[in-house]
Amino acid sequence: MALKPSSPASTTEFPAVICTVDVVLLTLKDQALHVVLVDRDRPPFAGVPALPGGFVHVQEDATAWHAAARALQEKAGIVSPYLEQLATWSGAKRDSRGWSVSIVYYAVVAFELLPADRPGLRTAPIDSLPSLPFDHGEMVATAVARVRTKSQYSSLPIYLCGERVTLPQLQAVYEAVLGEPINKVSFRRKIEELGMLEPIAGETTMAGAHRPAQVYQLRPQYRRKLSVVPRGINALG
Amino acid sequence: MALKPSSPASTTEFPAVICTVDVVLLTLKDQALHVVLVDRDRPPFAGVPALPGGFVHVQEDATAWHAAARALQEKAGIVSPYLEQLATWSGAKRDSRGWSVSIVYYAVVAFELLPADRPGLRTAPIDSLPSLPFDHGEMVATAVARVRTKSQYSSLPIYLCGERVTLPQLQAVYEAVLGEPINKVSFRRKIEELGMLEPIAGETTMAGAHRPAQVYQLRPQYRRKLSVVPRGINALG
DNA sequence: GAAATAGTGTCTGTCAGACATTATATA
DNA sequence: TATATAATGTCTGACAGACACTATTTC
Repeated sequence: MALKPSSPASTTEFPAVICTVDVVLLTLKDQALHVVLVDRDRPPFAGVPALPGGFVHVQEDATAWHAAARALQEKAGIVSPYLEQLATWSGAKRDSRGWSVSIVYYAVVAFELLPADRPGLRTAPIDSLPSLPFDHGEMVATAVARVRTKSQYSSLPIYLCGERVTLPQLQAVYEAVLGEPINKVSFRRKIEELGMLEPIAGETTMAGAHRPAQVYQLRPQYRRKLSVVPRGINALG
Repeated sequence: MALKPSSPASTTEFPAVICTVDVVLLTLKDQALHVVLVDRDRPPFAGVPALPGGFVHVQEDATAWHAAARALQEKAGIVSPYLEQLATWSGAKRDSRGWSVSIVYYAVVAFELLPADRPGLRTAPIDSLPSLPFDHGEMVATAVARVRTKSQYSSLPIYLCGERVTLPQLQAVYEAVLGEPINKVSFRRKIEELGMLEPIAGETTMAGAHRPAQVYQLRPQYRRKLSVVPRGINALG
């Protein structure tokens, strides 16, 4: 049990662990959840689409969260307003280079905020993912489950929308995330209870031969913080 | 961006990260949640009570979960039936020895399963914790919050009980964990719905001058798996 | 006015919690 | 029989979901 105090981890008795971060960045495209993938720029799996991520840079990153934010910026060109830790995958077998740890974060972002034509960047629908390297498939599945759970009782899906949104639009977003229809009256009651939106006075969409919808915007105090309700938007029990 | 393929992490461009695990082991003593602490056996903070944990041993531990289970066994002498990942703490500042990662697990265990008189092992009530080294205080707070949340809709608190339990006993455990009284009728409805317990035919406690309580045991299929209900034991909203 | 979607009023079934009642032990 | 706790029956208020109705636009 060596490792001298105040020295970096010895590579003799405790060989260095490979420490990386990965980000499951989810977005909504064609009314379906998609995950953002980037082509890996080095082996293993060079050129293969994978989650944006990379090594922790101990000189540069104050914490793994900062490493994840940096990876998201460098690999996908995105600064997400919401970036939260998901879980950590680790072990001897998951990476051919050695015993490795990946601290995984997830983010949700409006499709319009993604860079338009960035080489090597793509989105894949979560219902028909390509085979992903390492345990990235499992990470995506875990992130989707987390986002679905959180969406049942919080304002999380608002980050999938643009700055301004109508209630019918927002309901369609919730339904796409949760994967099932929501009662309109109940939905509006919950959004009211969440209290995160405010109507933009006088502003309505005129999107067809019917009554226009009121346009809302996110209240400033919820731009980076979720609002939650105790009993959930009961799309399912 | 060095790091040659299929070689261990270079210590030049990416200095080794210190990779540890910690375990927040919670138990119930005198009807109050306690956390298990062990005296640290080396610097920094040698001799100070802290969470059981230690370095990942890359030769020995298949994953961080296995490292946590091993730490729990070695430091606290416990094999917990429930050991789940909580979150990961990381950063340059949290450990004086360098940039470090701690993958934290939490476990809940009946007080009777703790070793009786193990030197350096103690429990501390979570309401009046001593000052803990590193960010262990934050880890305990996060674990307690997680256990409270999970207890609202799952059978998690059953792991705080012995093999055989009565419903009044179990209700007292839930109340201790959640920190507030629960309606008796609602509680029994939820336990029924969870379906994890079966009555032991004919077996009752005779603990005083009153009607005895039926003794139950955990159904085998829930010995290592939680049972959950959709809408929760509504102690709070 | 017809059509289409936005938005609201109201009823009902479900469920959590309150309260009351019955059951069973000891003293 | 008194007392204490276990266990259950029943009522009620809150709330989610269903349904119907009104509102407002274009054609």
